[in-house]
Amino acid sequence: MFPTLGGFSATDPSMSSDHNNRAVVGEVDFFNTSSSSSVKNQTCTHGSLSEFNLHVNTGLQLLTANSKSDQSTVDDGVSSDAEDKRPKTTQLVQVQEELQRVNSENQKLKETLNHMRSSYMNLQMQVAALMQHQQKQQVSETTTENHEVGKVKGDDEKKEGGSSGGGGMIPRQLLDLVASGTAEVDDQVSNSSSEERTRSSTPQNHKNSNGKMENTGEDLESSQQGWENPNKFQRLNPATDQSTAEATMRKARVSVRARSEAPMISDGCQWRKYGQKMAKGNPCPRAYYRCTMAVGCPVRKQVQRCAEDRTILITTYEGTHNHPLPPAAMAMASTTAAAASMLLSGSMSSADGIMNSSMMARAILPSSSMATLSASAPFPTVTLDLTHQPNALPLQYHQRQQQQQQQHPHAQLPQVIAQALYNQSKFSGLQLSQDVGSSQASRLPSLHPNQNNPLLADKVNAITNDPNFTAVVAAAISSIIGGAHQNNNANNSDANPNIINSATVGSFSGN
DNA sequence: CGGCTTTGACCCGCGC
DNA sequence: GCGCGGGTCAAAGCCG
Repeated sequence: MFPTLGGFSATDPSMSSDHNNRAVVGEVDFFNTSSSSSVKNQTCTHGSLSEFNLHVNTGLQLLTANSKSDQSTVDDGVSSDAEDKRPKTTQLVQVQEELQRVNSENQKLKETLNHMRSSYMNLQMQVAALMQHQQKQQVSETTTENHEVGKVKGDDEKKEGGSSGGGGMIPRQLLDLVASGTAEVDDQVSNSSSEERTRSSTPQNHKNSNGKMENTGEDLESSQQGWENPNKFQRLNPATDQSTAEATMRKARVSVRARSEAPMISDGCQWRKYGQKMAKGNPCPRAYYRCTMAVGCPVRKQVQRCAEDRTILITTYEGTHNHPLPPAAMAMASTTAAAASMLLSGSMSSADGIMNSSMMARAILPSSSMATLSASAPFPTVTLDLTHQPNALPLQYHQRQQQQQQQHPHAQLPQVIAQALYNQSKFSGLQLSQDVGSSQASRLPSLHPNQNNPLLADKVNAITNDPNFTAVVAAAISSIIGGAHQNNNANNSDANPNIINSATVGSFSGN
């Protein structure tokens, strides 16, 4: 997949050398696919936020352990000198107080996570209710409306996620939810009800001679048309903001630059090559692939070597999968979906959408030179540059890639994504929550430790600066972003992974 | 034989 | 209107 970063390990000296981490959360190999407790597994399987919580706990517990070791040192000193007993005892008390504070912080973190969880539950229930309402509405319209009149209109409705039928608020909210980049919601919609939507939307379905609903092919075409030919799509929907937004969504692209000798990076999906062209200004041909994991999946990708450095493979993804994805493909799909919706953030009217998108934008592009946004290109494009990762890609990378390719032929891309997120989150983990807004910040007191106790701040900073902790955060973000392609498919032991994964989104969006 | 790749043709938008 | 470039189609060939 991605260029297989192949098991990046938090214990890798190349990765940990620049961090003086104390709370060694990182004996865990966060990027090793075989690690059952790894964050990467979270990323791939969209493991739960509770796991994330667990890791936070682990970090704090380790901190606690460290503090206890300090304590034992103190004890030794006490035994050697009775005169020092009082000061040492005082120190001990202080350390214990610190521990209590840390524990309380831990509790607050848990509460915050629970709050996020419940918020998302509410959101999801609302979405489900809205979806049901929408479907009922569509069915009733289908049976009562004049087909001739409804043809064009219904076409628009379908393309807008069936959002204009009853007009008004509910469909709009739905659209906002979908467009806001919760790849999760998006995929829930397409996974769970795309078939029903197809069946229930009158215009593209015509009864055949047997009176049976028949997919004329136009249906499928129209569902893809925006991808295959955005211009056609726009012609059919000349005026509405929503359709424009959706068209933009469909045009949004995520470009990944990575060093790879292989002709194509393995990203966990199945692709079929459908074309190759010589692009202007590049001696290397550009190959066009489409996803073949499901019939009608609109996702395309272009693969081309960089003209300047032919060891760099540029893979450009476009679209969102309309089918369940294997865990190995989740990270990429999530990233592309999030990036696409991020690009849409400017055109969305919903405050939630903006909030979610900007949050995801930070998750993907947290003030890093690794990732760039290009709105000037024909298609708005996010570029993830994985070629500059220190100590990551060149030799070790290829070796690991080969090793992992043999063991897990499709398990590498998420690691790259996780790695990118990890690198980018190194300097932004806390900023993310701070940027969320004062209302949210007030619910996340533990993320602002500096104002309270300098000692505690040091301890907490020790954790939050730990690369492994940030990796956990990155993975959690990744899970949040993409959480739910596989809600029902992910092999996840968590009781309700989707809810947990998206909890933060719901919470951050003010619910 | 089915699925995939290759490759020339075709379509479309855009700039001049 | 024309040419160019990007993107897609689809027939032919290849491969397991």
